[in-house]
Amino acid sequence: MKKVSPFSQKVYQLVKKVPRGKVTTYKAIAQALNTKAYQAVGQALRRNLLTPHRTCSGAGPISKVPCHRVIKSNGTIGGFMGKKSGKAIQRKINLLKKEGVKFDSEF
DNA sequence: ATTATGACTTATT
DNA sequence: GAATAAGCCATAA
Repeated sequence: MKKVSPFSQKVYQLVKKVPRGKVTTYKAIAQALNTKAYQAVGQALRRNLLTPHRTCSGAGPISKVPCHRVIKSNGTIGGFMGKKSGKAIQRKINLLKKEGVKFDSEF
């Protein structure tokens, strides 16, 4: 089995725990972990999602991590896909957000 | 141990 | 509201 950083594991658990139709923010996750490593949270996601050689939703232990549900505290998507592909996710999140997604830490 | 990076946040301009 | 700077934390090399 692969050995991953403890931080990432927790992040995965939290993100996985996010119910459908809801979005979480890096800040919320960090606070849930009792830390302030907002960036470390995103970092863990990026690294671990790239480790199995797959962007969000693909394969591996974090395949169940709806990274697209993890957004910035500002309500923006972030930059996990705004590179070349991932427009689907961007549009999805954008719509979802516009629809009226509730923030797990706010509402 | 130290440096460098980053899917972040907040404050300031 | 957009752009810029600095800050903070964890991981990788």
